[in-house]
Amino acid sequence: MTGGSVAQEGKRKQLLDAAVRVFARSGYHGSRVGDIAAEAGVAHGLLYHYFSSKDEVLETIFRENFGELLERFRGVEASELPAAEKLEAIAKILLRTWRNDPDLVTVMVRDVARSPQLQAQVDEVREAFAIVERVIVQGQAEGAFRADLDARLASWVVYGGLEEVLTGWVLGQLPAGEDEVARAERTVVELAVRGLSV
Amino acid sequence: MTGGSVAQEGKRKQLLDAAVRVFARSGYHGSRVGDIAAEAGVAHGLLYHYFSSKDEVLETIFRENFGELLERFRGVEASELPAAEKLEAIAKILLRTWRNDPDLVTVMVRDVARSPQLQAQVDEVREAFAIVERVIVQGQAEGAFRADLDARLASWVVYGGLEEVLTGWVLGQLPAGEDEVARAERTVVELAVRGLSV
Amino acid sequence: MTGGSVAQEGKRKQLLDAAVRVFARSGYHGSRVGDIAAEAGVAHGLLYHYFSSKDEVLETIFRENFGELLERFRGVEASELPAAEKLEAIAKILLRTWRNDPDLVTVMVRDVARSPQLQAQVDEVREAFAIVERVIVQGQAEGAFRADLDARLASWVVYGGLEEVLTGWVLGQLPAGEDEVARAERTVVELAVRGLSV
Amino acid sequence: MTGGSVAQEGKRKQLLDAAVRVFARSGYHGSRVGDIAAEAGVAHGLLYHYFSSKDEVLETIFRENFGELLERFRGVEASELPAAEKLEAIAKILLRTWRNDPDLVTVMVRDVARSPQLQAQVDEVREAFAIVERVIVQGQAEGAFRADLDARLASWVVYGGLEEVLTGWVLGQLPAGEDEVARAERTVVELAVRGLSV
DNA sequence: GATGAATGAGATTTCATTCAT
DNA sequence: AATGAATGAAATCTCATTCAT
Repeated sequence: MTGGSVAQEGKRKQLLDAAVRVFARSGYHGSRVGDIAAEAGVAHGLLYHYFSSKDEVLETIFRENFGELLERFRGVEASELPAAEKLEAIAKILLRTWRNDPDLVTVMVRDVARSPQLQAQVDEVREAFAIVERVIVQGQAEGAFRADLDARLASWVVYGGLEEVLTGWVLGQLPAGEDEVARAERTVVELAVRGLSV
Repeated sequence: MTGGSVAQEGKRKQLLDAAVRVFARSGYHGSRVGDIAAEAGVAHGLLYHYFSSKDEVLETIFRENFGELLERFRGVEASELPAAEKLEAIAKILLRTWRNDPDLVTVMVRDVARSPQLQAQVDEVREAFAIVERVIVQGQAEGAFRADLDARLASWVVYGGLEEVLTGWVLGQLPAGEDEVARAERTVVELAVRGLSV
Repeated sequence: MTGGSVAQEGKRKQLLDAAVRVFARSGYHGSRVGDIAAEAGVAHGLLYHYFSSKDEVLETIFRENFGELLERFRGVEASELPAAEKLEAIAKILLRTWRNDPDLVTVMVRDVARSPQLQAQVDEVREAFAIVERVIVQGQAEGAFRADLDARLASWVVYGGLEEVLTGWVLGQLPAGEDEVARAERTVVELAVRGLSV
Repeated sequence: MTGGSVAQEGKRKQLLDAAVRVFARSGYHGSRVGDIAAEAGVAHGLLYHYFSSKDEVLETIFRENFGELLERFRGVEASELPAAEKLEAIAKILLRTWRNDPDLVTVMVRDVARSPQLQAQVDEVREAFAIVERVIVQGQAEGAFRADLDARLASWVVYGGLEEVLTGWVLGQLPAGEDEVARAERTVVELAVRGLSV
């Protein structure tokens, strides 16, 4: 017996979780491989058993977490909801999912989001933007959203608004309690939907 | 005789300008002090005559340039314009920095924003947000903007929308020609103002 | 199988021994970390696995070796010998370190003694002086040594005489063969004991 | 008119005095050329107008000060005094002269005395030792000092005793008031003379 | 004489990565 | 799988010295 499934994938998961905490605390460049291993309670050589480099750890964090988010975005897009409600659903997913794990949000916003290096990442983030864009186009086709606004650009503006709120929470500069999160959802959605509406 | 205006401005300016170009090209962590000096055409030791560390170079770039931006924001706030037009003016100032100095915007968006904890940065950016927030409050007082939206939160959303557009340009994922910049101004302003309006 | 005793003792010991040789040859400031590593036959990075800095290497050399000396001084103090013989024993211990490990003595005399402010050093050397002082006081109590001399001061003078002889050997300005060492013992002890005697 | 003699040699003297203070405070290797210039209140480039290197500054400090001391030792040696009194005179010169300038003593004892590099220095210090040695030989010839002790070795022991007392004062570990200095003179002389006496 | 900007060799230290055990 | 000693490329920073003004 080699233990249950937790032990099976144990060390790899421990390392990944530790990396999120360490990156959140010190930033990617400010974190050493040894810090991650120490936080995970293993020898640092072990990290190279599971990952080929420090870089791949960050990439893995991104891939395994952003992919899930993307899946849910796709679900929203595929649904029968009107555009405005799809936008609302997306906003809620983004703001709520990440509230579950502030450290992960910190890493995503600070370290991953603007690294132009990771190609897989760029592709996946691009897809998230594309979904928002298509929802806006849908709204324009339905006659609910103004057709004279560039949907592409609008998707960036909306996404940026969402991300900045997350950043505000991450930096501790916006109140991030339960109520505030609910209010933030309304505010962003109201702003976006009314801004886009005919 | 001390040569042309470049020499006039001095090596400090040359180093700062070179640093912006080098950071824009390779990122802060991907740039070596020697690269900056080489780009400036001076010995690397000279950098330490003017700055105490590589880090201080980045901080100086931020401080000297964001400070200027902030000055202009303050000018807008102090003007007699209605809130919507103030918002428009701020958006224009911010977005036009891109065409003005793309390298600088790249560094600001990619490197400064992710930098560990430049306290000066936090303070000054906070002030920029505060200006937007006060303009929104003014609009609410004038009855032009909806009073039921949290001005604080709204300011983050608006600012985030603007910053994300800059990011799109920096990452080469949004078209960034003259026309597109003009269109982006309109789009963001329309979205924000109509989103905020009664 | 892990090889002979050199390998047994480990790289840390190798580095420390190499440092003594290198410091003796070129002086602390004239030696580079890379020289020590090369002399030890390891990569220079390894030095930082065992010590936090070049400085700590010197401090460790001092601590681990002077500590041993001090132990032996304490043994002498604790013995039942009359004061004059204790002084003689201490002188022999100190002077014989030269033939035992000339490089070590060189480093101690030339580099440690001039080092900025190794606090450990100050404390331990102080203790060595204190032992000599207590032995003198004992001699005064026994009526063998003159009571009108300040024991504290006398301990410095005696210790200084010993150290200067070591310095003469280190600088190559006093002959340092087997015979000369034996003669030096007698000379210093004669001088000190007769000088102190009633 | 270019001012009086003080102004004439003004800056050079200022630099030398400043160097003594700075070296005393931080040690030779811990002091930067810029520190010396700052302490002297001049630009650091000026140091190179008067001295060819940082090293030459230290050498100059030694030469200009130790030479004076040596002159006085020579005077004592040339006098008609008996050996014991010559020894006493030398001890007084050493302990008193240096008490006039604690910083200078600090530098001499800590930075100069054990640098095997400066050849001029080695020669002059050697001469000082030689004087003490010849005085001891004289005492032996006069029948006052024991002939069975090695005069060379004895001179080092005596000189070392003196230097160590200076070191104790420099390090602040021996009380260094007016009275203590007088007592130290007696102690050292008593020890040495009685130790050497028949 | 005097200044201080400019130079650049050189040194310490860091840390991702490898690998023998 | 797991460890952590060992490696060594690479980077920042220091500072004595030079030199144009």
